[in-house]
Amino acid sequence: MKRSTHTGTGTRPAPCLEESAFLEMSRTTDLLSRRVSLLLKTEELSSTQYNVLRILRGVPEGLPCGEIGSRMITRDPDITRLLDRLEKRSLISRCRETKDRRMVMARITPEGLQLLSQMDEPVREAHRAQLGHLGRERLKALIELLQVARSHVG
Amino acid sequence: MKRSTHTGTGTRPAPCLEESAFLEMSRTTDLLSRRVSLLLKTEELSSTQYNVLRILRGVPEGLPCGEIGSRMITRDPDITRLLDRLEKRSLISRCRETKDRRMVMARITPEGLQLLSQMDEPVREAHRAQLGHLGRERLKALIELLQVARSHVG
DNA sequence: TGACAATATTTGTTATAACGGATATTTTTG
DNA sequence: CAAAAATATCCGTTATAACAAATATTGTCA
Repeated sequence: MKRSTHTGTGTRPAPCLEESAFLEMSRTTDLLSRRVSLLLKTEELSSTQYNVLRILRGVPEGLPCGEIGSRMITRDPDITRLLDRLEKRSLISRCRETKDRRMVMARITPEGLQLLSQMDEPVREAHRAQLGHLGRERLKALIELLQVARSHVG
Repeated sequence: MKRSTHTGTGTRPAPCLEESAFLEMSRTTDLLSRRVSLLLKTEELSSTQYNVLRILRGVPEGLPCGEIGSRMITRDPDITRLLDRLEKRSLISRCRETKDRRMVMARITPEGLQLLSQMDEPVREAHRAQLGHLGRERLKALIELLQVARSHVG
């Protein structure tokens, strides 16, 4: 005998596709991330730090700290300390904006760029090794589904 | 004109679908997790703790600590402390196995079960609100793609 | 000008993940 | 029985995320 749902409303099937999708996504992301984390550890970078560096690589003219914070949904004081650590290692630099002197722009340095580019191939190779078996079509389908999923959330 | 790959081998296109898939997955998981995290914070649970409780709910007869550790890819001493915290709150209990007295079985307690079941609806509701717009077909497609992705990795 | 808003910082706290090393306790095995 | 392996624990360390509160500094606006 099947277990009943015990919630009388009864329109949806028991296990809830949305929840399954979330769980699958979490598990898969977690599994795939481990390998990247190993690469990061080699360079003594946390994944948050790596994330910031990649964001900044995309915006060579720099970003104000608050903008970085809102992209990562992290509070200002925490961003400050995060940038402190990166600046101490000369991976980013900060300088006060002349137009609005309240703002401090963070830029990736040549060292930072070099570190990133040196990791690009290994990281990419890890992803290929882990996901390559899916093939072009399924990868494209997956990417699109994820984009659609996210587009209706934030 | 297309961008060239600058790596002579030339079979794959420049931006690397595998990496894009990973990035999309990370971003989406991250975004969706935030909402669940808010619910967890209400109950003062870390997501790791929540994870353990859900694992244990799936195995009411209990699991040896090492088994939990290997499922979460966490080292034994860290599992011990994690379980300590949960036991202190009476959400799990531990007892030494009689057959092989080296092993300690961790079980979820009635309190733990109650806490989980009290969170089930809100968590599920959060996922429905965030992913429901995809609809049955796309959710099923997404789930299957993720399963396939993971099945060839570990 | 003076009140207020915006931006970043400093400081302090807490919880935890992650790692290393050492120590019981028990089982297995030679 | 003695040595080795398996299991979990204890202890200590470090880095960091997350949160709170206070403090410049600068810009905006009435």
